[in-house]
Amino acid sequence: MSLFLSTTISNIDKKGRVSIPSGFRTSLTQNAVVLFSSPLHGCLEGFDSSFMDEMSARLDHFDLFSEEQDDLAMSIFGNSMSLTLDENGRVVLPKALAEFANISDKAAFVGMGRKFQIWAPDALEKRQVQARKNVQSKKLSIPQKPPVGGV
Amino acid sequence: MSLFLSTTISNIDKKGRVSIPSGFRTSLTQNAVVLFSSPLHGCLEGFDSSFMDEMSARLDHFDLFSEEQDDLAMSIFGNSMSLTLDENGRVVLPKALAEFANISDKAAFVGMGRKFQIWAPDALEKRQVQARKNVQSKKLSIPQKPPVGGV
DNA sequence: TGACCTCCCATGATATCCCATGATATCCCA
DNA sequence: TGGGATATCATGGGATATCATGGGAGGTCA
Repeated sequence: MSLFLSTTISNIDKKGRVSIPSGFRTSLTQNAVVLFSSPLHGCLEGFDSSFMDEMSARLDHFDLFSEEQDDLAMSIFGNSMSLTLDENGRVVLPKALAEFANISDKAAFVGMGRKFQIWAPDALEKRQVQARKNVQSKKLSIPQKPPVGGV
Repeated sequence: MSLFLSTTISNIDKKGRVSIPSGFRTSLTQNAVVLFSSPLHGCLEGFDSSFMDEMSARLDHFDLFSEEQDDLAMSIFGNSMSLTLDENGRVVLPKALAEFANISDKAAFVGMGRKFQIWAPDALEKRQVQARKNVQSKKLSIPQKPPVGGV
């Protein structure tokens, strides 16, 4: 599986369409991308649709009517949308999502490995400064093996 | 199998008909949907009809004459109705179900992966806040491997 | 026979598909 | 390695299909 890498700023036309960076498209399997509003930041999170299938499969291990299953499924799937790319590699960005991320005419795509984020360009700049600061002050590093437990 | 995603609010006309969101229709195999009142909340649960078979299989894990099996089977299968979509993708929402969920003129459809829920719009907003809060406070996450014991 | 319900058609709004264009990047061969 | 040929990309916009919604006609049941 190829990863989402690098940062690209893409314009949004008056029909609300935005080009997915060509480098990202090769990581999208079914010519579709799943977006949802980030629970942590004022940005959007993007995944390949296969990632959602995997998420659903994992959720199946909860009792169908347990509270945990209900809380998680609603938070994750209720806020996400599957968008199909047109033949030029664009998607129409739904208004609700654009507003959430405060995106109007330009959108910044940031590759983050298995996922990517979409930001309003000015908000991204601030976030990048903060992220770098956090990495230095907290001496964050990448663990050698995946931690047990969760996503 | 495609998943139920995102949240849509749909109007109910004076004949009691409601449009199933077009994105949901592609996940419905036989132009029909199964609805029943939720055992957890004041909302309706919606499934593709093929999923009901699986639900039945899961219930078989309970002792056939246990109280739990009896309670669940009655509340699920006893209250569920299979509705056929008309050629415009609508169903007539049975009065009993609409009343149970306190739905009058508008219905909010929430995708939850393999199932979806239908809420009165104002009730859904409260529920979404609660769900998000639960996910954070209980530190819920999706297990990487199936936990022991779940149905 | 009246109330209700299901099937069917109409309509406006919107989203999707499809083609065109110029700019940029990549390729290929001398 | 230079420079022209070719492919890919981002962007625009018109034609077309799809969607949500309304309402009529005929059938059905009490």
